[in-house]
Amino acid sequence: MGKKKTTFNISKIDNFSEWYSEILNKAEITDLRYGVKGFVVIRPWGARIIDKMYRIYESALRATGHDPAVFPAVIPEGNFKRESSHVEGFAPDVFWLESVKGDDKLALRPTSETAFYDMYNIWIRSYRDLPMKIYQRANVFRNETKATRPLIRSREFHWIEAHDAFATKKDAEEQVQDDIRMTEEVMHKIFGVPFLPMKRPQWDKFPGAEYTVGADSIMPDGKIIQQPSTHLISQSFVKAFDVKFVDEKEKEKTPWLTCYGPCMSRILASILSVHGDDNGLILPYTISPIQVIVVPFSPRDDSGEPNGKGVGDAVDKIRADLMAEYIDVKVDDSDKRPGEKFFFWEMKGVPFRIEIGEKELESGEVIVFIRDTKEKISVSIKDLPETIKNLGAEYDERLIARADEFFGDKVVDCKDKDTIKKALDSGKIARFSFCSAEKEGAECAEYVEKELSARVMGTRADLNEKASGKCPICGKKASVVVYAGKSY
RNA sequence: GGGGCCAUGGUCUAGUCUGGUAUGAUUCGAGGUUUGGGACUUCGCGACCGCAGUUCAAAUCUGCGUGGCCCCA
Repeated sequence: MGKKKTTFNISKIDNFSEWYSEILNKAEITDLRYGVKGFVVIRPWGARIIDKMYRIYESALRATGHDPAVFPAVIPEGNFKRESSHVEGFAPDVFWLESVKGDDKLALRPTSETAFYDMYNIWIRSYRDLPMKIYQRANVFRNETKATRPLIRSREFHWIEAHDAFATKKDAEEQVQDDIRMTEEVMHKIFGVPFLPMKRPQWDKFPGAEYTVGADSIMPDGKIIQQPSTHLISQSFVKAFDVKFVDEKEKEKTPWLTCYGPCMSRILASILSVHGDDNGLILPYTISPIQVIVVPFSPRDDSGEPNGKGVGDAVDKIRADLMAEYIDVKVDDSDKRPGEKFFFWEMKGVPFRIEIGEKELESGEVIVFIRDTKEKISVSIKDLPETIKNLGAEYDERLIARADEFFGDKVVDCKDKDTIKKALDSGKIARFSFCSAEKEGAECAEYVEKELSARVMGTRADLNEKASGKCPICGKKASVVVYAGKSY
């Protein structure tokens, strides 16, 4: 931590891996010293961001008719193993609690369908109970065998899971579309993380789903990171839990279920990575724990107290005025010199800094520093709350626009293996016509995985893209347009 | 799933090849001088990842474990 032009010697663009590790540590987002593989401590700065994310996401869910619940973290083995494809998909990753006595072993939930549906079997009796839309904020556990990475792939992560039940398949499919819309409205339009909604190929859907739509985002190193996914649960799954209801005509029917799982800790990884620069974090105004940091200068004359206390009254008023407008503000009146405070809060990603000293008191205008553009502007003290709010909105729009710009040129149209490989090697997503997203395509996807070390992400869920020509892998007639990328 | 690199005060690091109780910086605590973009100074606290082995003697050599990072499939 010597004197450097930037806070980091590491460039985000040239050496993303190291930048990422470094930033989590320096900005006090996580601490890896807990010493259990795949389990990280999330520190206050990280936890406060995640808390704001949760609130925003939960209010979006409430607004679309979801209610909260809190389910146990353990699932009895019998419930967990009721649906065969689900077992097959998740069993390898489950942590089992061996020491608990009882008929059933207990699983630490890797996801909670088998907990929710056990209760839905009881709760759902009649068509009047539908739709039932319940979510929970939860930590879930998966015994990842692949290399773990803090926030990106941990063995414990923090998400929301919404489990919805509908009377008809049509209603359920509309919910899937609604979920994608919510991802767009929250993750993209508030958090500034762009993504592509991809319908997963049959061989890559959620275990126990009829189909899965994943939101694929991209990291600065060009790797794909799967963000919230949403699933239409298969009827075999529903039947395994014997969830049924009586319709208007007194006929017994099975409901259609969906689930949606936005993962706060993983979205945070995207937020930090997409927006940050070589001076540290750049947090969206909406979710920054501190939105405005006030740094008072000490008075220049000999009459005042040190550490800016000479401007104390004015600073107190500014703080109160901002707080009255629900702006998160902190005054850094510690003994550090101003320069050190500047670097520190810039590194932490705080959007705005107000500098105030005697000069400003006289003129009635303070300096406002803007983290992303590094501009300094003059703002009259009485207009501060209003101006900060406006600047905050512009700030987030700018972050989103910048992220979109980065994301914009990532998709490259490809015709054959060579162009696909070239696109992938330069950190892009390849788009090409492909034989099939049904089971027949699995072999070609395996080729893509083995030979090109990329994952077939699926087909666009929001567009109907027409295939042309032949599959570049097997040479059969192409039926779908798929996207592929190197993946986390 | 396969391969490689690494582990020394809170953090970063020298020492490891060639075995003899550990270097420097920073942080932290106390004091002084400072405060408009990472101040200076005095004093102080603080470490060899764990277990086993070899040895008179292990941070150093060997094995196993744990954790971190990177690459490939």
